Amino acid sequence: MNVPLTKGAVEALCKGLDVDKPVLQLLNIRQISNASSPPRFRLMMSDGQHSLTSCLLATQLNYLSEENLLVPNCVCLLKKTTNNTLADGRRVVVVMDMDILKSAKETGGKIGNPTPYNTDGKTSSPQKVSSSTYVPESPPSAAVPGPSYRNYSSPRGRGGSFTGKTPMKASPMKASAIKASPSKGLTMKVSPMKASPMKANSASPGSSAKVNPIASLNPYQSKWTIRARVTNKSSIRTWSNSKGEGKLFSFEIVDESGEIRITAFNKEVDKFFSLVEQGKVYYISKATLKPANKQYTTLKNDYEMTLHAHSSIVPCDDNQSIPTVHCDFVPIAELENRDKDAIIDVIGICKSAEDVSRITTKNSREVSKRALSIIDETGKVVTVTLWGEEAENFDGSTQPVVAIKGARLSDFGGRSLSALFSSTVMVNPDIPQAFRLRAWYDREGFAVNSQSLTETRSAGTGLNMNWKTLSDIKNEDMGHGEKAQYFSCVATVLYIRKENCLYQACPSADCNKKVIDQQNGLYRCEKCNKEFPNFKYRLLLSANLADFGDNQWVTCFQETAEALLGHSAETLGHLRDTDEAAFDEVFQKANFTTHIFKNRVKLETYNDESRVKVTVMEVQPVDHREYSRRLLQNIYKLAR
DNA sequence: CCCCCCCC
Repeated sequence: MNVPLTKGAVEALCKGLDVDKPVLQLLNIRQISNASSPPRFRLMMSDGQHSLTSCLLATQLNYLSEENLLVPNCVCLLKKTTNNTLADGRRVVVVMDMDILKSAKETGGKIGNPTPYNTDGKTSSPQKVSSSTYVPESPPSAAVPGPSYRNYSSPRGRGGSFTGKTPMKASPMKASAIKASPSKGLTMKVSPMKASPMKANSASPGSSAKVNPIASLNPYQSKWTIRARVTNKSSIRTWSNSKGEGKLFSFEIVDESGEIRITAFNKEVDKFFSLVEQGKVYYISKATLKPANKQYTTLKNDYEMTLHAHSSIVPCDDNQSIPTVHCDFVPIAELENRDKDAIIDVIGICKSAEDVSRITTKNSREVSKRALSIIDETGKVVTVTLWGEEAENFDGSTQPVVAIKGARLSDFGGRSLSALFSSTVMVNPDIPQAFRLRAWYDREGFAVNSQSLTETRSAGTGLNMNWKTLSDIKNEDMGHGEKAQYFSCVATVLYIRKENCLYQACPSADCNKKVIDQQNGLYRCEKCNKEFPNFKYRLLLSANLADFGDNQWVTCFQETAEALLGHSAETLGHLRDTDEAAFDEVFQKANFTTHIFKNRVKLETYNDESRVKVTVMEVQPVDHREYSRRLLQNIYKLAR
């Protein structure tokens, strides 16, 4: 089948008009001779009547030529083009996106007898531009969909963080707060608005200068202005090496077409550092483009920008169409299936956070670090490490939502994450995913029996559990060594001793010593050497636990006893004194319940008599799946 | 013109 070329398209393109997806034939393609990478390809396109020589292929399409798909005589659908003005005033059409409709072989040769179109606008027989296949400048938004953003899957920021620029929220968002102000999360744009493409002549400060897409920029043209949002701004850094010394900062910007990194040195640092703000939109022009060193960046751009003395950065108020930071959050459970060193975006609730600490790197540099445990709706937890100022300033006390764009996946401890210099760490960001997570966590997530992908020495859950059956305690002579041993088991409560389970303890905050009732309304603590008018109840339970192979007496102190009985020591003390039947019922109800017990086992000698003492350190609920897993493990163990 | 991405 013959594909008709879009007559008149070359003239329209030369006049700088928007043409909606013209079909053109490639007559010639050649590489512009230059030493630097990546190569640029110049195209000669034909609409069958005229040929267009001032046409460049955007570098992201270079593969079409390199893979020998884009060869003379093939017929192309130009899905997106942009007009640029070169330094000498010539206009150039840059092909941003295209499909090859017919191969050169299928086409068989040149279609028609096109003549070169005069770029000064004069032509011997001007074509009436009447085809319905192009639309004039400033089309209705719906007619021309905005530039695709589909490849913008994991852009990476640099250095700075939202936490440093916008004040951290003092308290986590609550589900009720979301209901109270639904617009807050819902109006947030995390992905670009597709219905509002950049207008060719949209307002720019004091001129009718055209706004160019970032993806169209290259080192061979200098007259351009871009309009873009700052997505990541670094702090000022100094360097000193054999080549000299100085200071710099860099930032990343994004528009609908793509992203690029901009670096300012020395005088430009003084000039622009405070002007450039995270999240804001600017018109930027007159900066130097140079090939990006791919070794140091994963930004999707072959070039990067350096500011110089004549560079211009002007704030832009009308920023509705400029995309904000876009994240592709990977569910935490999914991290198990991702490759080591993958750069991913993640969001979770900070369940807990280490204190900040100072470490010395291999290169003997000192740096602060802080590890966080984050959890998401998958119920999985992963450890993520923050560095430097980010580690120092982080406050996990309110269990905030933490979103990290561009974290690196490591296989340490199984799976863990690390923030990079290029990561963006956001605390309680105003995005729908954060509101959803907050609501989930406050409603149910806080209570889920979570499993961590990161195995650590101290973690109480997950992979590092030293699972044992109760018979192992005797069979393996557990606790006989110098140090206490720790193990976890799934067991069922057979019996809890009611007698002497409660005692009257010293009311001082840090003292749990049993007090002596002076029978005069006062209670004496020997340890504090003080008398008090009151006491607090403490629990000290003896319980008999059983699994399929053995049973074992264990001791539960306050917290674990409260977890096992489901009531506070205070409540139980009151019940015992006022309602013995209710008190008994608490113990009845606890019987034959099954839990995960994390225990300490140690041989203890008392009155010349040695016996193994098991103390319960943690009581956790057990779900059916976990129970079955344990059961299976134990069956395998018996079979060995 | 920088380019450090770290530690257990």
